[in-house]
Amino acid sequence: MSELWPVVAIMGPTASGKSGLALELAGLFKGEIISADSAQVYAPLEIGVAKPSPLELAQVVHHGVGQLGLEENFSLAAFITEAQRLIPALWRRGQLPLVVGGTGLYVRGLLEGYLLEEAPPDEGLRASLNSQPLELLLSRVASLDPATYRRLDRRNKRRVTRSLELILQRGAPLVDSPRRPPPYAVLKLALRWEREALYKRIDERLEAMLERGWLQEVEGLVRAGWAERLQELRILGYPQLIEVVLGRRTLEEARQEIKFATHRYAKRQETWLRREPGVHWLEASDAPLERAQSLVAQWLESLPAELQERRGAGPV
RNA sequence: GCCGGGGUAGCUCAGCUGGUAGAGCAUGCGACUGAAAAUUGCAGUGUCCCCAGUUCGACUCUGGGCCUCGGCA
Repeated sequence: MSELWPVVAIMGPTASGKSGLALELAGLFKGEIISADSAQVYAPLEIGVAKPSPLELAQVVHHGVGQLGLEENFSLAAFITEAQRLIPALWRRGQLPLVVGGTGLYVRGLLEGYLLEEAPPDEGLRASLNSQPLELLLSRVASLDPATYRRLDRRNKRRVTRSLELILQRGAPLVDSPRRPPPYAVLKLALRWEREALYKRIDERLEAMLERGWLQEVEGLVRAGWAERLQELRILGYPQLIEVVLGRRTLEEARQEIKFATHRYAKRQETWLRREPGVHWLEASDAPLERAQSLVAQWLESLPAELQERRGAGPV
């Protein structure tokens, strides 16, 4: 029996319309959505993370949206573990698994079959490491785990800290994760926009989020005592709006900063995506839904018969 | 109208006791197998407001003009 499971991945920069496309495809092909998004997992974050609406959540089953409290930590390993469990389960129930999200590392980690040990972060340890100078962290990594030291980006304190945290936690050197052959038959779709048009969409979406009460949402979070935690998580826009709530910055300043930060984010996502192999690009200006629909239909037909049979209820 | 500040990169500004200029942000390109909406590297860009003068040489000094901000009228 084959170990291969089918999955559709929908990628693209922020504000490119991934969620909408995924909803449509889920409706057309009887699918469920597995969210590959490191910010939408948090239940208390709503407007600013562009979470699907309650109606949309009711129409299509979403996994990985709003299932953590702010006191919890999400991670690549946790995402992969959960998605690996879900994909076969969905297919057996006759549902098409749609992995949707802008966190490129998560999608790649899943599809390339990274094998990572779960290592829940230790807040106390993390805090103490964060307060130490980079040089010290580096020398500790160098003595505990020379191999990791060599491959690490040594200018990047965040990475150095996280590696040391993992080394200390497991009490042994990290292995560059072994990889098993990708266990999925994947159709990768990605949405592409002209840069200028995408930035415009981002800006308009920000205005819409503010109109819907994003600032009030942040006020509530600050009142509930989450300011520090949110500064730490650095989820786009939240730190800037917290500054507004605390009166250290005007809304106008924050609005501009958030726009720029989101542009940069979108650009980084595109840089990442360009190196992703086997992507079918959908031009946003060229009927992306229709193209996606026909690509998915063709791809489903091309799957081995044994896989199709395994799909409980069969294609719609 | 008078007094004062200012006109330098797309934006905000620094700078040169005279030798044609720079930072942050923006923008572009990149890295990234463990917090990734994070973190991080690299790059380009200029009639230095205009005209004249002094000078071997002016973005820098002098004179005039234009524009702008603030105060007083």
